[in-house]
Amino acid sequence: MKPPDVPRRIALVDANSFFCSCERVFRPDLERVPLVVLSNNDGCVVARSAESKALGVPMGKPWFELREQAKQWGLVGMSSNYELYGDLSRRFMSSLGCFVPPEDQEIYSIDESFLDFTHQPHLDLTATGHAIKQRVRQWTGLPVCVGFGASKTQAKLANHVAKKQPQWGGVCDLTALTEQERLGVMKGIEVREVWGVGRRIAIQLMERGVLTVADLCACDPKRIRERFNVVLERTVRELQGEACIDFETTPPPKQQIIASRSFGAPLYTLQDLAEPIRFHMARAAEKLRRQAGSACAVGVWLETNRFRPQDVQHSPSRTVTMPEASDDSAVLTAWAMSVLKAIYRPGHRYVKAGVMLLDIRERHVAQGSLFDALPPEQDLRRETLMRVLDKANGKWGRSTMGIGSAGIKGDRAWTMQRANLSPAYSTSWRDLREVT
DNA sequence: TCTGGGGTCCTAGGACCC
DNA sequence: TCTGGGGTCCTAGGACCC
Repeated sequence: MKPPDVPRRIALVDANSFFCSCERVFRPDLERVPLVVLSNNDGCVVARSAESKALGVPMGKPWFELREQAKQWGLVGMSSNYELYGDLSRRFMSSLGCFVPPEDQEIYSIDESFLDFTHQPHLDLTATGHAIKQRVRQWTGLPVCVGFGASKTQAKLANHVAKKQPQWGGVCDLTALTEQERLGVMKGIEVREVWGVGRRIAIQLMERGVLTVADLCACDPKRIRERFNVVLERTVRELQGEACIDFETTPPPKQQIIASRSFGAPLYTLQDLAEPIRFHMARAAEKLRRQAGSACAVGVWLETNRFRPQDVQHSPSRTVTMPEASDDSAVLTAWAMSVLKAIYRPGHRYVKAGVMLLDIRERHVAQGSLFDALPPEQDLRRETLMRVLDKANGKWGRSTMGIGSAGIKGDRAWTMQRANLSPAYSTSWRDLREVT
């Protein structure tokens, strides 16, 4: 443990336009082309390259509203390819592992990682930042920016500066600045850019005359707690250089697991809806077993299309608590089916469905019910079955094996539209690039 | 015709108990 | 007819994040 008066030196490394950059790694011809990556079903824009941002393409814009413009602009819209992004993310994260020991790296999201350099006090952070940039580029092909600060919130802010202000060359170290210089930087940034300040809070702050990051940093944390909440108080303290948000080296197990998707085409009947629900539950149960968890409650929901005023809207949802915790796909699916039957109403045009696993415990800790359903040897057989299931699906792809008719790979009316999907360059032998 | 998916934390308010 | 005060647990909803 370090004494509390040692200032922290925290880095945030963040890939630029991550999904777009991933597409470009294997498609250099897309370099300098305005590019966007679309959500599932090619629904709306979830990532934009610098060129498409310059064209004014907003985040979240539905692709069908852009398609005509796109032709004129030469804007390319790729379907999202999460296998590819996930794989490049793993490579990105492991190349960062060269700079700090494992206990000083926190993988924060698919394209961001915090690194703690507090235990390397003699390192020149700006030089380290450039080394990180170079190594990640060389090892993965991804462009990144690096920000350093005395807290996670400062590191986030520094990263924002490194990205938006070219004079920093992609690396910004706020810890190397004097108090005055730091405030100067903060004065130039709007308060809504701060990590933890969302749309709602930003409006309320601006109404009170807190317009820039420097304004927020100058606030009294106690007053902020009175007028807003403890979360914003923590943000202010972090901006002032007090590290309040802990480092999380190993991700905590999930408290809830969700699996949901919009359908490729609307569904109407109970029979049709059963298929995606089984499919989603298979994915959710797999995630549950991967973290050695056991769920006590199961939730299911359906949605009609809220953008169609001519439709009668019906978006039911329900959660049931099971008599005993389970990680068994068959058991969880059976419960999901009974919930589905209970909430389904005929005559609606459903466009999306999802399942939830809630009240998750560690598996061996989970309480059995008073009257255990299965004798121990049968329990063991179930476990073996689930292990085989996960292994087969891991090896040959999702839904190679499933419970009942979770849908066999191939023709399903409800599966995603992905018109412009890139190959699985790095995770499938079939799609491996050839160099001739 | 076509509008994403998956999480966390905090708070307020109701139910219930002593 | 009067109807205290404090505590816990749970849930729904809001706000935020990527």
